[in-house]
Amino acid sequence: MADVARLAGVSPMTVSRAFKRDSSVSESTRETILKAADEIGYVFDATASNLRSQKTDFVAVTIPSINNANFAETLRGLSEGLKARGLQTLLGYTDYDIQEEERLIEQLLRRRPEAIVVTGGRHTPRARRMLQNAGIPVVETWDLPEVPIGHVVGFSNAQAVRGMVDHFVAQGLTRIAFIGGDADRDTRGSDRREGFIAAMRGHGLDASRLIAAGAPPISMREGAAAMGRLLEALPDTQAVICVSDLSAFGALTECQRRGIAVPGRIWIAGFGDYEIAEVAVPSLTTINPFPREIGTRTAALLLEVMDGRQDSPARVEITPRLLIRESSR
Amino acid sequence: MADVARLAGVSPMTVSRAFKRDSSVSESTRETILKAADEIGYVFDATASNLRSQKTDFVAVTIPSINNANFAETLRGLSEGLKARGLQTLLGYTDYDIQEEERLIEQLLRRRPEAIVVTGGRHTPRARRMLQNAGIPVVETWDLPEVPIGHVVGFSNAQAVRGMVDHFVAQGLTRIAFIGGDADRDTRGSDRREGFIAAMRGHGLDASRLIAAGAPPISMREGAAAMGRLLEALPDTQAVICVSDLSAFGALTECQRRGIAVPGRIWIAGFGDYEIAEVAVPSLTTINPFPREIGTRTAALLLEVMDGRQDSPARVEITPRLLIRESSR
DNA sequence: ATACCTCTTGGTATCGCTCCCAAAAGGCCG
DNA sequence: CGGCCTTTTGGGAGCGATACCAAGAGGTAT
Repeated sequence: MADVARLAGVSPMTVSRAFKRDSSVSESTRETILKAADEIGYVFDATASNLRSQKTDFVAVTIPSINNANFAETLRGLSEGLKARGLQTLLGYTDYDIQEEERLIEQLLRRRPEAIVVTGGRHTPRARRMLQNAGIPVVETWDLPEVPIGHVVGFSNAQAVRGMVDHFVAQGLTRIAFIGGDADRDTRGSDRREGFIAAMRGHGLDASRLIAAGAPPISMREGAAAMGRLLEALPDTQAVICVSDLSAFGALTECQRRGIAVPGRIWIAGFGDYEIAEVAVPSLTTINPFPREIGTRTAALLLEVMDGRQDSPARVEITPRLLIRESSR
Repeated sequence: MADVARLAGVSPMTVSRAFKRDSSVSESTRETILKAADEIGYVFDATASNLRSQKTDFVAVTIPSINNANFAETLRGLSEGLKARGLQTLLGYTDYDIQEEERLIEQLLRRRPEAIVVTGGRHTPRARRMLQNAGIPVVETWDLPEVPIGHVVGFSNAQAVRGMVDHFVAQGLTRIAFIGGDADRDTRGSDRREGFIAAMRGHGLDASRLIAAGAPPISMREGAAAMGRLLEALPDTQAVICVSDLSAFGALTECQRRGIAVPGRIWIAGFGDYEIAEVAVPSLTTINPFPREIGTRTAALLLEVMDGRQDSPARVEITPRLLIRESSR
């Protein structure tokens, strides 16, 4: 910066100002400075700037996976909302693992974000403590944790699945199965399974048709394999609710390979309203959790909180929508 | 850090060392310090550390989209390879837009990464200049640019599609179409289209059956719509090569909805070997570009270069594999 | 012509950590 | 017990930007 100042014939302080948006530098001076900077290939050093100003202008975000259309939509809504205020997004992914999440959160907090958004409401004790003590706004998304750390923008996975069960039961089906991952690695996935069990019991139905398909998130292939096992173990099953559209599609293909009619012989539903649910033949009944809206609402909430508004809601609840498609009618 | 030092009864310098891996602090002192730090909720400040040491221990990576299984695999291979050496990955996505890429590269370089990995070989002139002048290793991936900036780990999209055309022609097909995006936003996509045209001409065949399906990356829905238009405009088409497996799957579903046999009446192929290509019924002929390997090879190359090895290859070429599946036999 | 205001520019100290150098502490030997 | 080595600890300066304060330049009103 000193070099640029020398070349432009001004003080370093003025160069510093020229690189900020709304600072008091005459337009001609700014142009001279930016040209000089470009000439010697100067690149602004955000590290030093952040240290001195104690501001970083970015928000840390953790998502379980970088290969998921739903989380991508949430991130898009979030980062667009933040960009409008000059805030950047610093992204990390946890691989659906709360141990990995703990490591990631620590790394992110070391960079002193202005706020942090995490996906999910279950964390290691140390991660919770770090978030609580960080002294910045915290938003948990895609969930409605019972004891939130800070703010929440999410929905009830269990309740959404209940709506799906109700739909099947209303159609007169009783032998309904659930395909999901094993273990509780993906907490949203296990919440959905719990919701399934509770809803079935609420209807006085057998809730034991549970197929564990592997480590979450389960893939199309795993969905197909699980459907194969289900068809062999419990051939009288009438309907299957899958933890995600991807596994539901896998289940559908397994039926197709075996010549089993969907719908007709078996009904299938997924979760997430991924593109494939609409495009598949037959199209898949699913639940749209409005991932984009989770992102935009989170961004709006964060901007409010960072502006110091005291009356911001602690909890924003999104209502997922059940989409009945060809695979269940 | 001074507070931690006071509480632990040591100097700040010793606290600093306790937070590093291989520094000379006695194990007992380190424990005392870490306990003290935990007690007062101290979080290490990476900003100050980076500034003073002029090291950041992270590598910047740009990918076109955070919702793509192929790029996710490359990123996974890359970040695992780097993690082994204590390097973190700082991720940004460009939305397939080289203007956005330019902005992103500038933001990333401001944080002083130790190296930068970009997806693709086409950039704005200013982005090229910034990369050249950054004074750090640069790797372009997923492409084989004619004039690379630094190192390259990629493959020829055009040549890969040529192999696909050869396969169809060898089966006696001549009326072959290509479904892709419009414009050159996604350079890998347009390279594939160019490869298709060149290969068809090389066989003396008509290369004009080109369907533009919208802004890249094109979706399943857009693939389906494009197939609809193709079937109406050029009903005698025998085979369709799609720019990606997702659009190929969309095209397949459109045929299924219209009762057109795949294969039989029409052959379909995609690109990328996404999971859906294997699971779909019929499974889709596609090309596996070994995205994971692109990532691991990039990581290995970077570690070599950062160790100061002079004999590292400037260019690592990956050979994609053609996978003949049910949709074309 | 002077007072007064706004707009633009400059100088100094400092953000929190670590490099570099120096020195104390501990261990081993004759 | 002193000498010599290795291991562990401490002190001062500085990384590259900006907050804060101060002052010069230019314009307007009286």
